[in-house]
Amino acid sequence: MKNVFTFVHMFTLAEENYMKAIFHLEHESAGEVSTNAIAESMATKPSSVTDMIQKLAEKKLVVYKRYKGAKLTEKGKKIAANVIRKHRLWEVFLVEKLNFHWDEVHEIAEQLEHIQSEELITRLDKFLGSPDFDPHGDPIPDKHGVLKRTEKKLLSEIEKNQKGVCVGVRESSADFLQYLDKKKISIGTKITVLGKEFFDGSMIIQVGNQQFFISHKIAENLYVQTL
Amino acid sequence: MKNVFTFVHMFTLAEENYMKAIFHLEHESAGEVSTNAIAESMATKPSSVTDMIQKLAEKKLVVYKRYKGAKLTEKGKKIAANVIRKHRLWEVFLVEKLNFHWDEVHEIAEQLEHIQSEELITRLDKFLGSPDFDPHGDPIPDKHGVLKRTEKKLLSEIEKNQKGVCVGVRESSADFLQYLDKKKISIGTKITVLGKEFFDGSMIIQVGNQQFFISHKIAENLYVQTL
DNA sequence: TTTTATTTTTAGCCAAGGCTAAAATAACGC
DNA sequence: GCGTTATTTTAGCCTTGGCTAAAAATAAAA
Ligand SMILES: [Mn+2]
Ligand SMILES: [Mn+2]
Ligand SMILES: [Mn+2]
Ligand SMILES: [Mn+2]
Repeated sequence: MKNVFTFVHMFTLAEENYMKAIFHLEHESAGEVSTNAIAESMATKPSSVTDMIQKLAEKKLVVYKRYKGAKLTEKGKKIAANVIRKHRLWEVFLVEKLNFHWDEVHEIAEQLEHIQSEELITRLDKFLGSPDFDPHGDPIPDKHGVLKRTEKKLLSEIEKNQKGVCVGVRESSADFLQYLDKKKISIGTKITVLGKEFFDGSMIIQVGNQQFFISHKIAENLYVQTL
Repeated sequence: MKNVFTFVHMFTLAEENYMKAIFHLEHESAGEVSTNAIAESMATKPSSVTDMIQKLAEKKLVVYKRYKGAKLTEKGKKIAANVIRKHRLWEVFLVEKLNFHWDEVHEIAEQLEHIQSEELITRLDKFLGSPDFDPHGDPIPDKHGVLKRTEKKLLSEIEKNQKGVCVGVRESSADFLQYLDKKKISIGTKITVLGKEFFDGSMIIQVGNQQFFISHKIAENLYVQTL
């Protein structure tokens, strides 16, 4: 049901990116998001951030009190979730249909997520079989912006002799993803913790019939579901 | 062979759109393209056009002499052709894979044509089976920007009792395309000219087992290849 | 409770890409 | 050839979204 008379508010690329960044930061640690945190996550300057969140506040997309940081309104949250939905659906497309590797898709999806067309996303979603997760194991919000939360743990939180199946990555830099490839770890891979060093959090794990050492840095960037 | 050290010049959305518009206008009528023509085709003001073509001239993308209009350089031509290549490949994707109708895809392709990634287009092209034409019958430039020219005529140029097969549309407004649908005319449809009125250029044509009247306005917007 | 350090905001500047109004140039009609 | 008209350019202004430097507010230390 396409309604030509419904004026669909458009947002600029910059506005969408700010809302998305705030959305992610709110999920990392509850409460208001600081100006500095936004600036860092967007590789921009705090003064630029102040400027933009003031504009977003005027448009009722965030609530903002001077020196207190910003928080998305319901409307802002919906818009951000929709941008993330688009990002992740396009990532699925790039991997599943165009055979890109999971470490190559993020930059392209950063551009594709801003394409404006409800209908396009509806059809893309259908074409892809309405996937629930993107190639990095991140959940895809539904068309109302609702994210189903799954109970997943960081591999670093798992105890010796426990097993888990890899369900996602916390970081998705190409470097990290390529490391995982080299170790034959991908979404769905079963991992057993054979040993854990208290001093530095490093582990010995079993993947398939290989056993090897991983640092804490690796373990705290891999999400697993315990079995 | 991806070469990370080759700096790929990026152009802004506005620059790409100007080059594309000039490219199309050059093909409509040879020689320099006038400021006013560009302004009209882009729904902008002549003063804005002058501004931009001066910038494009500095970047050696067009040659420009005051009051003499603009003409793309080889480099400019290549960039424009590549944008058009992307536009038309995305239109094929939208119609062939997402089942959009041919009158719905242009606006979305206007956005998608600016996505920056060589690799993406290489893979998209392959995914689509390296099509030669877009859903409106327009040829898709190859990766070097070369357009294969086909000999096609406007239906209005065809004489009484000649037959032709529809190979494209000169206009692709939704209104016109929807008219063609209603008349069951699409790319590949065989059309026979049964009668032609000299006074106003209107025609009686046969399409399938239907015979009907069309105005000159219709006939001069349909490309056919005579049989 | 001061002093100091950190965070955040303000003020002022810049480039891109629009616009309008006015000036300059070219083209046309006689 | 000359005045009129149309086209094109310039000048000056605006908005968006950046930036730096300085000021203000808050937080941490002493
Ligand atoms: Mn991503
Ligand atoms: Mn992802
Ligand atoms: Mn088109
Ligand atoms: Mn087309």
